[in-house]
Amino acid sequence: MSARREDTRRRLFHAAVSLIAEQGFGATSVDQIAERAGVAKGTVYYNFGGKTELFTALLAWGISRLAEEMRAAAEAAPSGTALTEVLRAELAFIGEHEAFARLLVSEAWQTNQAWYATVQQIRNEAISVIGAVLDTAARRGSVPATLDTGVASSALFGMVLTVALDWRTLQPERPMEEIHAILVQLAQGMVSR
Amino acid sequence: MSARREDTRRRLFHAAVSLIAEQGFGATSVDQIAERAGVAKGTVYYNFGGKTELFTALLAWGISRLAEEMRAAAEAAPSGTALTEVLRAELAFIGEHEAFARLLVSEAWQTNQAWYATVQQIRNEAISVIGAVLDTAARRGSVPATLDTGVASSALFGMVLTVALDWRTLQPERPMEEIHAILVQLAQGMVSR
DNA sequence: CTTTTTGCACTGACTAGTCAGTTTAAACTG
DNA sequence: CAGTTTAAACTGACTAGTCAGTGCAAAAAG
Repeated sequence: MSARREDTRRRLFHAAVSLIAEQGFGATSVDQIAERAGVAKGTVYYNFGGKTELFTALLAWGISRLAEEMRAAAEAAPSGTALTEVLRAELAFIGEHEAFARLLVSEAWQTNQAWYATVQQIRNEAISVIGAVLDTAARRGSVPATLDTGVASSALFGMVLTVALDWRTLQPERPMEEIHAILVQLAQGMVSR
Repeated sequence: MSARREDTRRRLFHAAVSLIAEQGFGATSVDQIAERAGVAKGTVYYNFGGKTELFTALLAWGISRLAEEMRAAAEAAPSGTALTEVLRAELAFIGEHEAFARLLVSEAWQTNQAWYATVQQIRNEAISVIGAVLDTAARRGSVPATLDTGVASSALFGMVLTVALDWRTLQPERPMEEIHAILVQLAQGMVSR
């Protein structure tokens, strides 16, 4: 894999992510992707084989990034701050990869897609990182043992996703730390005994 | 508007909602919608004028329903239970109109659509119902005055949406009241002083 | 009561255009 | 030179939207 080719693939990724975030997968054409990437149409097929394969590669890239960053944040966090840091990692990822987050939300709930299972896998990996943090906290007694941590982690994940996209859409000038502080305030109340 | 025509329009609505929830707007063709509704293609154009107009009419129907049901729940609730009842109304709406909820999520975050403003309006109407409940509670002192109720209401809305779709997708056999109880438990902690 | 007319609702073949994907020969890059 | 990219033409399947024509029930005319 030459540096030149890697650069081309990165440009195609970026063009595809932004276009699909704007229009959805079905409404985005290969011609549009190639044009925005500043590349000939044939290059898409040379590098990825086709539109679906490009999108699948895109999702795979996103999977590894979001879940890994959340997991790394949980592991690096001082005891007792794991939840705070995981939520920060999710918020930061969405802030940095806004178009990818929009794309993920748009395609995540469409049930008949070829990549439906793949998208569910991303969500589940990310949610299970939150779930593991909550379970650890429950064993320490800092979270009520009666709490359904499965539902709670899905709730926390969705809360951050919604707030993050509203932040980028409606108030992009607010600093991330401000939004993070509010989320932590809400989350602490949600799960603290 | 004859009864026959009303029935046709209802069948077209239902077909369009389910197909767009499965595939997205851009990937859904008018031929598919007509076929699933058991109607000729021309009937779509006779009744709605076009694909976009059909979708816009669909969204308008959804707007009035979700926001109105949440507002009605807030107004009918005994003092102190408004938040609980509003969250129940949102959860129940999604449970009853699952396909519409999926469609809403899928199209809500695509920035370049003709109906982007319309979808944002739905979200804002629904979220502002929660915001009004929180503001009232803040004046009564049952919610910390320092809480950013704008962000908090967006967080609550997104939390319910995420949990509701996970519920319908992964554990549809669980009774709604069980999910509602968990959401109320989480929400109470989030906003109670 | 029968026949004719009216107009709403619907039909489906048709048009003009777009799309994903292929092929080619030539050009560039390291 | 091998690997990568380009530009352009092409195919066949599919798409949004159109329109002349059909079915049908209720009203009007005879």
